Amino acid sequence: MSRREEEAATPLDQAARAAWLYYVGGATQDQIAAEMGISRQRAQRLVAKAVAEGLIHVRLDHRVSRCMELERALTRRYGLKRARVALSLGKGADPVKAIAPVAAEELERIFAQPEPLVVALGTGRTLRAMVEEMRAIDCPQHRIASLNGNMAPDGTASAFDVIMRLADKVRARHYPMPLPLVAATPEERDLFISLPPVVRARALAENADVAFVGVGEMGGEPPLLKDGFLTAAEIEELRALGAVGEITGWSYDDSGGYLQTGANARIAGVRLERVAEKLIVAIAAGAKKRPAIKAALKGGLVNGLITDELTAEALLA
Amino acid sequence: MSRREEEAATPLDQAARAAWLYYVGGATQDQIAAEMGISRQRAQRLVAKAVAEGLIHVRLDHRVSRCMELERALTRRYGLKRARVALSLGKGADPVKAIAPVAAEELERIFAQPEPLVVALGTGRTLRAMVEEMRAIDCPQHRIASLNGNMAPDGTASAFDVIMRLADKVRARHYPMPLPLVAATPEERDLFISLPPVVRARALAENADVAFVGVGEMGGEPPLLKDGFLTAAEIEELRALGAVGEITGWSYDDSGGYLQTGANARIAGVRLERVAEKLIVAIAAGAKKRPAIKAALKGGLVNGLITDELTAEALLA
DNA sequence: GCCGCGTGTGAGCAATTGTTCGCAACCTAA
DNA sequence: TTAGGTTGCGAACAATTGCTCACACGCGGC
Repeated sequence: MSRREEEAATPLDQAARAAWLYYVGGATQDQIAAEMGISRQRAQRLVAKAVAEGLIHVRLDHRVSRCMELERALTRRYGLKRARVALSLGKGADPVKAIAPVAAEELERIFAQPEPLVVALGTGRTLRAMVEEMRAIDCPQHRIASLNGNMAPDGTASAFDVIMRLADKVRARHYPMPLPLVAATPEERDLFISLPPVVRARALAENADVAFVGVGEMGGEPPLLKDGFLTAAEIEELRALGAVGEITGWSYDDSGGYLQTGANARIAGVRLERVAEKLIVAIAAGAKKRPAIKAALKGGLVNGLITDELTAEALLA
Repeated sequence: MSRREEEAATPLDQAARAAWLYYVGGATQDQIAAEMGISRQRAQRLVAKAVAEGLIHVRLDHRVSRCMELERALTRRYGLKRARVALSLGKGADPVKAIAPVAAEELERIFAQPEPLVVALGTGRTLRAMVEEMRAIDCPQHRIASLNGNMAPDGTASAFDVIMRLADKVRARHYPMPLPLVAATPEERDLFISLPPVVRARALAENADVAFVGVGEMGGEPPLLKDGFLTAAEIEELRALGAVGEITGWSYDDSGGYLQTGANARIAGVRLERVAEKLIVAIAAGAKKRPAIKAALKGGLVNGLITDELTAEALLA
């Protein structure tokens, strides 16, 4: 059946075809090999490649009752507008894998709204994973705003660019923020945020209808340190000032109050203030992030949460 | 790790959890068994069950260039507004499996539109499979209309009820048509369609912005016969009158013109007339349906098509 | 021109998965 | 109460898959 001489198209095309036959058609790799006129191993490699490239998305269409209970409990306990709890993947696994598909679902839900919305996003691994899981839909009615820049001190843009990827998927207008996350000095920060394009971008983000943010922890190896935005000494200083977590770079203490000093004087991004008519959703899970999430909920820094079962249980304990 | 005594919840919950660990977490069945405190076989059965129950949806996020070529060619050749070509699953396989996910994607695209639309749907196996593949999204702005009733002559509602399932998934208002597909006599038909609720439902369907319909073939074992709407003799009569296919029950000939006689005098559903500002999408594939699809395209009965590679190639040959 | 070096390939093997079978528990009807 | 049927379970086995390894091919540097 090698009626496909023209098949050489692109390697990804081949991978897609193999994965299609495998997942949708339920064929074995032997059958795929026969159908496509290649060896069994090649078929296996193509399928693996399609998965690795993120061509294949698997979704679970069932709300497990245990998770729904936890969602209700979180909503009540912390007065949330919206809570989603994903099934955990076991104690050792990376919780990002579990919450990303659920977060993607929520994001899709928001983008499916008919009324034009301004959706603001932070940065970070978790948000990046969420966008990666999202399905492409055309939503020209909405706009996407950045809550913060993602340039590292060395000028490189972080690999965790959320907004461009999202804009690609939904084809909405987007407003990136060409800014470092943390400026070198408070003066530099003031200079940055007085630049006209930044002023406009910040204004849009501040007035967003919905915001999705990650939560950074201060214990262990904080994202701010790992990604080179702050030095170990600066993190130490924040810890000494009582910081337990950080949202879009802004550190806050145990009771969810933003710190007045330390690195916060140099954060160039937008600080989200809880406003009743906004929806501000934190997307975070994992034992390390628990104190940070709890403080953010207690202090009312967010009014939405997407997390996993284990974290939800801990937050309610 | 059996911290889940309450797990007994529902059997589907268990299946969902197992499938989640398997597909999203990438765990082996042994690990799932350990995590959930069950035997390896049980884990395997739960995963299989989740798949069988349609809890797991797999989607391919990549437009294969070969299919895009075919889409362009179909669009040009038949003057379509919209064409989608799914990768085929091989000559033997059921083409419905291949086109359902792609059709679901198109349906989601339509429902993601912000402007309120009236979406009309026909009935049948293919449409049913499409809706089954669709992801749930809230779209209260749209309305869903039936193009035809789906009651069999014996009064039972067919199992292929599309509209209820769809309304469930998108939470839009829907207007079913409590009507047989084919009435016993022309007089009965006239009586049916003069009933006030039917008049309203038909008016809505006739003015729909978008319609999705299946295409029934006349050769082999036509759906109309298989599902008991018509007898073998009636089909034979239609064939003798030149019928090659049928859309929402209405038979048409080789050049895509609706028949004036035969069973057409007793069809109670709406007959779609091509109107420039409407989008009427046929969802059909397979060698048996090819003449029916071709005639519908030639006659301009539809201006959109979702099919598979093999059928697309044949339609262009 | 020849030599590494990286990339891609198929063979073979180990791990994983799916299916069949016999057994036991449970329900149902005499 | 008991026979008959149904359901669910785990063991064992067969099929499928994923991984490792050795090798071939193409390409740039010497």
